[in-house]
Amino acid sequence: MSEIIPPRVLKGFRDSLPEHEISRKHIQNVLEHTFELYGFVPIDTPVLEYTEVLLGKGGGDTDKQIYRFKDNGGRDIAMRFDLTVPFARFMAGHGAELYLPFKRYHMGKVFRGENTQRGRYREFVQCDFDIVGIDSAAADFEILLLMARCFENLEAPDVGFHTAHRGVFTRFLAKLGAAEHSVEIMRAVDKRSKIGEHEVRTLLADRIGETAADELLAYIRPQATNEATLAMITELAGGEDNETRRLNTILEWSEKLGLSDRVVLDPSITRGLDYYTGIVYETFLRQLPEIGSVCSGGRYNDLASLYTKQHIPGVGSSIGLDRLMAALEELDKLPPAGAGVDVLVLCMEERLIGRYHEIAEHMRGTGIRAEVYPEAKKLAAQFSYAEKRGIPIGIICGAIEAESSVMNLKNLETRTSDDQLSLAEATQKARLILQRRSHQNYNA
RNA sequence: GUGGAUGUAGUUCAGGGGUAGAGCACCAGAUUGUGGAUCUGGCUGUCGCGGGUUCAAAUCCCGUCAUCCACCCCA
Repeated sequence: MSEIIPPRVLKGFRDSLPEHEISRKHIQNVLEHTFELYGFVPIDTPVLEYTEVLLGKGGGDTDKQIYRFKDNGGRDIAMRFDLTVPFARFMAGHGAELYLPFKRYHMGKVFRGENTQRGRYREFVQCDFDIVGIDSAAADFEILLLMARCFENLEAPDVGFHTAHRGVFTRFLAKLGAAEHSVEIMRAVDKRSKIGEHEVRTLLADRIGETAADELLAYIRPQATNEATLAMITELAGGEDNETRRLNTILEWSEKLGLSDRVVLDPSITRGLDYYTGIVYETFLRQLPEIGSVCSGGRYNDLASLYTKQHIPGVGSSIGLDRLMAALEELDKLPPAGAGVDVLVLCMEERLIGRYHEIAEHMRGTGIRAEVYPEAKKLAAQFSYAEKRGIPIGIICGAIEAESSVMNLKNLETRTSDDQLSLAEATQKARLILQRRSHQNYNA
């Protein structure tokens, strides 16, 4: 009778199937574990905020493509488009209850009504980590170190952390007499890796003239080593100061901690966001740079000023989980989804299902994830079910075995069977196989 | 948001006005307590959706939705 409603989902929004979701959970677990190793604590904030909180008082004229609407009480509401702005509001509201320096991480969905592309969705998960309440090389470096360890622990291949310094760049622009064009300049500069130096020069020359354009190009061109690049931008910006010295310190510590193969001082990184004031970061997978940065951030020294008179400096970075997953998937480097279940108790006869649950419960009691196949289908069908689920171990117990309280344990990966085991022996054997597997995965 | 490409079986893709196809996958049997081989047989479709032109549309036209690419912005 009734019309069927097409089960469609919105452009830029996606369902996540178990295989995908298991990978995501795995990635999130690795990240959470890493953050906690460095003393970061979790927080959460609402998905919806007052529009004025997200956009500032004059919120109407921004071109941010945000989801915005009126709720049933007539409130002007918007969905968060990142986790940094809500965090600023959070700090302004809760600063007195917290302590400084405060290090938090935050994973959550954010929403942007922009056009879609691969690795670019309207709903996506960001994973932010920030250190607030301190303005120093120590914090800037810790964020960089944590970025490196996150990608290391995710076993992501060939990652490059590109860093630059907004403050030094601003000083350089002032010296160049081009400070008032900084927004357009940064946009042009950001495209260097995409459209090439020649095109950037054309864009810049229109704005600030050919001489200045050439000097700008010189500034954003990375040298053979980070030291040489730093020396070059220091000179072009008018000499050493606290900011260039801090950059130098961060590079030295990076070298000391073994990151110098991945950390690149790259003055063409500017970051479009206007709240950055110090160091900025962008992270690229070197095998897939065109998908864009998978983890970016930087230092912002007056972010919470919209909401409080208190001065709260901070530095942080944000991993784009969905983009990262899209990239790893394309590189075939997504961590294996894993079984979710360790043991399948096969069903030989339905009257024995009580016995099967007894076996499964015993194994669960020792921490083994087990499930019972619920009907006496052909064994081949049960085996192929186990294979699809990636379940590594099967327990086979028919009438004859049940009679004498034994069972056969089959290693579904090697297809070898151990017969006539007691429940305790089978459990022990299963643990052994699982231990060996996880050990292998660890080394692989 | 603007411009372009694409959309056919579970999947990868052919067919470009005249009865919708192939490989793989899947199901059944050979083989009723141990699945990766072989053979035999079989199933699978609102040709993204809606309209139009035509005797006739998967095919041509218009619209729409989605995906991908570029711009823009960024994770």
